[in-house]
Amino acid sequence: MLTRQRILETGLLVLDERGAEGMGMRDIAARLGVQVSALYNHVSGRSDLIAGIRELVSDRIDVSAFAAQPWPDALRAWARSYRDAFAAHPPTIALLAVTPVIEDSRTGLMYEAVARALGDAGWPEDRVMAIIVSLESFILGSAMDAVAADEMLDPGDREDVPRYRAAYLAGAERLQASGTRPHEDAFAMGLDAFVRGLEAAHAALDA
Amino acid sequence: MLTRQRILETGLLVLDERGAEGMGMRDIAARLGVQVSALYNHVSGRSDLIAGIRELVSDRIDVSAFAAQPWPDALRAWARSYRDAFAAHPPTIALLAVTPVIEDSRTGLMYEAVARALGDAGWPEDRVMAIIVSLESFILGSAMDAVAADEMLDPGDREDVPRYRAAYLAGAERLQASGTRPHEDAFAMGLDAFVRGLEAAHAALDA
DNA sequence: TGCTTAAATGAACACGGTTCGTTTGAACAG
DNA sequence: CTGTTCAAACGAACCGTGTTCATTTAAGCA
Repeated sequence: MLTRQRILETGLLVLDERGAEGMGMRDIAARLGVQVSALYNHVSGRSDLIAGIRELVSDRIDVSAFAAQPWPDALRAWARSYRDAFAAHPPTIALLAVTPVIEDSRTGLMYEAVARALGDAGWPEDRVMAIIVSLESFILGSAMDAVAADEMLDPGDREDVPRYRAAYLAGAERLQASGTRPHEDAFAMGLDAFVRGLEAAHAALDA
Repeated sequence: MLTRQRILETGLLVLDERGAEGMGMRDIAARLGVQVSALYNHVSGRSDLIAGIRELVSDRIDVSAFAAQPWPDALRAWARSYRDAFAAHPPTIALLAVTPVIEDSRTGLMYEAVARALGDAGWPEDRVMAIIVSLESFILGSAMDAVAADEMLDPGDREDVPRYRAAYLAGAERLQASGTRPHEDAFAMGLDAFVRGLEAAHAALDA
């Protein structure tokens, strides 16, 4: 029998295989061996389906680090988990960017965990949301970046951008030597800078 | 007469007024007092049109700060300009997220300016691209965030997330007192943390 | 005055999401 | 065993996309 859960799961499957535009109602229905209109008995429409898929992905985000580690480390672990959850299903990000977030009870619990940890660490309460939102912006921006092709930034053999070209080549070589992927390197760099900056700001609070 | 430029400009106009989904070929044609098919004489299709609109927006990004200011300040100025350019036309970000970036000569020149400044400042060449990409991720993530409704994070009167709720209320009060908008506050916080962190990392390079 | 050519037309086409009246089939009551 | 009920699946439509193409228009030029 058809259930909402089965529809969401094959939706995510088709999304991964065919990309954001490839995931149509008809594709999902075909994969389930069912007529398109049958889906509408369990899902109110495409936007509802997308919202459901997003919840599926969001559920993979791990907030357990906040209970066990000091806040800078926990923040790093959370950010990685957050980003990995979406990077595992790249096309989700495009959908996420377009479709506005609806009220999602689970997301609320995630914020609660982060807010508690930051508050306990001595951060002023009126800065906590700004930290969460800005870090989240970086994470989602990075996830978006991860969707893009690796060679997208390649300046090729353009003569008018020598420094850019040199930087690109040096970066590419470094990556090849260490075996990491470009997006991962940029994410690590940004996350490190971000948390480092927060630590500096936190230390300055006492003064 | 119809020109590519006129089409792109009214495209941006319609995009701002009606949002990402509201901007259809038929809307643009109607606004120009012309049949839909006439557009295809100057624009190869919808994706080409979107690419053109993005260039229109990207052109507003200001990189002049790199020539006059120390790199941390210049980075801040560039990031603000970058983010403002897209925040001025919110629906662009949704399109940008979905449509892959094509080769754009102007973007290359922007990277050149940033790469030169960072290189001159003593940053290792193989880190420069990572800095650019990660900061760009934060900027675009913030721009995406800026599109979302202000109240999107409002936990309402939920009883199960007390710390989140407290943080939200404290943040809201602080914002009302200072008169800044929520997205702007988060962006300022993140940008500051990011650049601060970079400065710390840069200082650690010499050791 | 004719010829050429780029541009605008309008009617299709293909393919999305969505709706709705009909039919199926399994659970249940008499 | 039979008749009823009701949710679920069907299938044919509808509407609104982006896109194409043969045709007409009109302006520039020899």
